Amino acid sequence: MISNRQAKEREFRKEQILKGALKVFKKQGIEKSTMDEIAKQSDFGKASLYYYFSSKEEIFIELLDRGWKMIWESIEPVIHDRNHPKDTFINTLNIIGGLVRNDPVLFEFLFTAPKALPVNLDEKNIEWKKYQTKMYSVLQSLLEDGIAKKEFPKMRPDLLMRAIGGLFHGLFFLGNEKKSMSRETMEEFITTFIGNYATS
Amino acid sequence: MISNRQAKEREFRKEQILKGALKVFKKQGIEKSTMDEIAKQSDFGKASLYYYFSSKEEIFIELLDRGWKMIWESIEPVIHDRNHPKDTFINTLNIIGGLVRNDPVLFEFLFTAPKALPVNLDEKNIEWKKYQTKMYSVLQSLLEDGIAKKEFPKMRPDLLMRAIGGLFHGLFFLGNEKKSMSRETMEEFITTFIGNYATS
DNA sequence: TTAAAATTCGACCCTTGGTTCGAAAACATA
DNA sequence: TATGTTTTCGAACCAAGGGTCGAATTTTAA
Repeated sequence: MISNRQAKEREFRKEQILKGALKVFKKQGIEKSTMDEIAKQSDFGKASLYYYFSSKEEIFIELLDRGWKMIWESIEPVIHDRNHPKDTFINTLNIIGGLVRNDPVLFEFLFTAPKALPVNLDEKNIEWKKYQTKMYSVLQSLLEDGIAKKEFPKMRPDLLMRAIGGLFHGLFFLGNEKKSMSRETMEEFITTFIGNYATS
Repeated sequence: MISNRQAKEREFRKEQILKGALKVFKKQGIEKSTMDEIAKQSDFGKASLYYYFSSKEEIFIELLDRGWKMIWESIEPVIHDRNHPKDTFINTLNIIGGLVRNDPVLFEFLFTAPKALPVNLDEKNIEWKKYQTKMYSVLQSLLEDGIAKKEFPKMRPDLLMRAIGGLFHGLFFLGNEKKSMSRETMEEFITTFIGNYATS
């Protein structure tokens, strides 16, 4: 029987471990993140990690799950307004930008790890993938609507999506300087790229 | 004493190994590329690899060296024309785009590996870094000139550089479809982004 | 033809790192 | 205090993978 407080403490310890994993990721990159190091960072014995997670992979999957879920829940209230595609699109990017600014390391992980992990399709690592897919597809359909309404330049939406994705990534994650990208600057770049059409 | 032909054959074998390494990189990613696998792919015994390279790292460093040198030599004839920054800039990107189209895997490696490798500064792994740095700094100064001449939108050149870098990367390397990015499409995107000012 | 040089590679070594075991400690409950 | 339950972790296990050794094979050149 697990009391309420016990459950909370358990959750708390899981979070400590996840934080530790993220610290290690920051220093070493995902491939070189070892269980020993994660244990050290989170102040547990290595064996104890296995009391909370069944494998190293599960730790990182759980980071992805929680992270992408958080992103989705942050943008969900805004992203469904289909009346002004461009505004909605930019608002959404701004929300995400805010999140990134708030925890760059986590987001570097969220945007990087998927490529680094062996994507066992069919398996249970799909949880985060669901949110990611949803986000991308809504964003892309916003782009489509925007193009139709001439709020965006006429281009293949999928390519436009990739380009903007790349641009976003470039602004936030490339380069050495750690100064956080301001909302204004980001908005300026996106708008310039997307085209300076009428702002509703 | 090494005869001329011997030297050529030696070089040929090194190339075989490098090609093998790239194949493995394509399938497994850089971290999971094992010497055993590289040996298998290039039809040598694992031990033989050490006759040609002193370590696994050296193999990848050499790929970087050769690759970045090749890039630099391809763009060098064009990149120094300072009269029409925008044209020069776009020409350069087009050249690189052509190279990428020609060997996507190699370029995915060239653009990816630097982040994945433990950048032992001071060490001899600087060779490729020299070319990379030169390229980025020339491109960025083109951007500066272009901004001054109002051929580009007025933005912080370093950020503009990062944004374009990201966009380029997005167009060529993001997404699943392997259809190669056409010169026209790429040019269209870059121009749209950079702004449709007078084309000289 | 033959001795030296160049090349190849199977077998082995050794470290790293993920995972498991089992016993102890801490905690809860009665 | 006694008994079960939860948590912790040192020690050991084991597979993977980078790197070395030395002997065999092939090539070169006299």
